[in-house]
Amino acid sequence: MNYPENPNPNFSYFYHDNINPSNPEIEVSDYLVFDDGFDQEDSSPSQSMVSSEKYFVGDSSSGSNGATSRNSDIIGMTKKTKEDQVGHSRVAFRTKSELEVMDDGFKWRKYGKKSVKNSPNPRNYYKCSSGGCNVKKRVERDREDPSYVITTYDGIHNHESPCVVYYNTHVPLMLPPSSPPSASANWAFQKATSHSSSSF
DNA sequence: CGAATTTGACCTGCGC
DNA sequence: GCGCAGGTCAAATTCG
Repeated sequence: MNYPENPNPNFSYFYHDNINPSNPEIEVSDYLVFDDGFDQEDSSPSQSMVSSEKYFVGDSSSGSNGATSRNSDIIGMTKKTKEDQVGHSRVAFRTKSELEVMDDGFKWRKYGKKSVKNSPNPRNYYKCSSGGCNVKKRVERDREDPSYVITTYDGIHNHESPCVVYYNTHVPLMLPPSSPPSASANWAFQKATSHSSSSF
């Protein structure tokens, strides 16, 4: 890592650096948001997890909706978990990438690896290594298309991304003049974690 | 030598 | 209650 990572897949600078559409190796094909206060009808309220199958039910499994645009497909879903009680959001997206671990603006520490049922690929578990930040993410390869990586963010960072600091210092012109870097980052993150399910 | 990763064991929730 | 599957822990190992 020679330059700061990025906080969230929909951050503008992350888009430029890591999901650059001109780079055929990496592209975001699906983007899903799990938002508190919104109950998905077909999900069990007591269930603590959502399988990767459900993440893409509207994209690859159900015929009608799956025929729509592949990029930026968003399916709002929510799960009630213990962590929801402290303000919990989940964002999942699928990225076409050879690399399983993408720089996303934060520093992650791997704490587990688990093979999942019905998938030949293991799932990796990461925690944000920033002190006091309990954000987690899961990374696994799409079982139907191993060229895709499914990344699920769990929680909201309580600190700024190192990337924000970096760009604020080194690449200030990349950001809109009316929006300071942190504000831009926060906007994107809030958008992704709090309101996307109803507006995308 | 400290930090990060690996990996088997353990914990918890859910379905039967 | 039991078994299964997903998630987390923590000791051992690796790496810079």
